[in-house]
Amino acid sequence: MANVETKQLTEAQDRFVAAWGKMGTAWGISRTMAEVHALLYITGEPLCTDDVMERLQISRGNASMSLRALLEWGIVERVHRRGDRKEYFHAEQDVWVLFRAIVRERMKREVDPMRASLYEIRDMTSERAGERGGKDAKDPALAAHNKRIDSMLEFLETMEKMSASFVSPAGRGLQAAAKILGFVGGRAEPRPTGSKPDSEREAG
Amino acid sequence: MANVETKQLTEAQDRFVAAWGKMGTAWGISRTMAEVHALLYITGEPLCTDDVMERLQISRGNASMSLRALLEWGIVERVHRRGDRKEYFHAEQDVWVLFRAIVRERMKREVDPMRASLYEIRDMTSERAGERGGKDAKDPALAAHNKRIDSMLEFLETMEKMSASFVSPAGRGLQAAAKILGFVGGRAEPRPTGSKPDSEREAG
DNA sequence: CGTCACTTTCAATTTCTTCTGAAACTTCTG
DNA sequence: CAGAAGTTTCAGAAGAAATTGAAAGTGACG
Repeated sequence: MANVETKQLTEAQDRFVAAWGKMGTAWGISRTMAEVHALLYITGEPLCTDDVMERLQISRGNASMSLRALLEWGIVERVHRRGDRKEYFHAEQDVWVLFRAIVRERMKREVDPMRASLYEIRDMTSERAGERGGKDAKDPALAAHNKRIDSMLEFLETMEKMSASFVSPAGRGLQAAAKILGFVGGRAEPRPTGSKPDSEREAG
Repeated sequence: MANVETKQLTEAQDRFVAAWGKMGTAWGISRTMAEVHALLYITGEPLCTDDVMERLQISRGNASMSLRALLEWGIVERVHRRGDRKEYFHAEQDVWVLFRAIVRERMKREVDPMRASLYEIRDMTSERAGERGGKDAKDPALAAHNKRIDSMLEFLETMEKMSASFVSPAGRGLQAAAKILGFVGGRAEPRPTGSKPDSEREAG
């Protein structure tokens, strides 16, 4: 039967979906959301809510929520087909674009608030706040504390700047850097198995 | 009372612990573990299990588990005091060292397994596996699938190499890069609120 | 402007994690 | 070696998060 390959493919897709889902949870993304994304990525073609539901065996609500979240993250886009009222969803296919979107979102959602908190916390114990003495090296414990908060802040600022310039400007900062610095260039060491030269590239 | 400052300090520490804990959960680290680390970091001095239990209001078992996990991550170390049988714990104070340790561990725990899975998955559908035909461009869908897996793999390899050379070698790759590239250098822009001139700086 | 074809929402439920606390264990000390 | 001081383990309890499914919402089409 011609379906030997189809079966192989389906099985491989399932494994990919599972692996991606597992990784997602480790990074604070709900398993289902990661799985939905994996499915869209690995099939490569637009799927509708029902496709996702069926393939992943999840409820309509869950599928809908996950898809919307993915849209918000900017790594999946709506596709309309003429003559079909249904909405289809298509995952970004360029891994680097995907990565940039993820970094951007995570910085926005997790690092920025942390930074804001740190500013507030610093202001709680800044010399100005103690006010009365006017002096500064009053309490060495307080000074040490402030120093720790400040180095944390300085670190976050640096990360922020780096990620910003890697993620946004012309678009492909990190990728370019990786190429220039010689990190890119195909398989690490030619593994016994696959040996395809990096013929493809430049997806998006 | 001299405790005005002490109270301020304690409060600031609590806020820091809470913020850090919240961030931890977003990155797949249990809240308590993150909080314990935050406490050790922000107090700066070695604390024993009971100190942690009391300050964080958690059970002995929980404190013990969290501390051990932090040791495994390599971001907290045991300290012994002569004439005292208790074990004390001290958190790494250099933010960059901390960051490197975290990256190293996360790569090891989450990226490496993913990479391994991807290799397996690729082998499921590599040309060799289909065997019968011996040819290669047989099924275009299969080929496209393989291409996707491969670009994912290539991406992970690149990240792996970059993080490795940023994280391990002489030790301070990223930090040096940041400095050279001009990302480091104090507050981004003077925020509207805390207008305090950046008199302090240079923490670690 | 009512109906149809979908999509979204949300309270109840299920599932998964984390936390507790007491018992078991280890290791020093006299 | 018995006892004290401290640490680790783990089964069950508590809590948090994800999932369901049915009801409400949306808007295009005739």
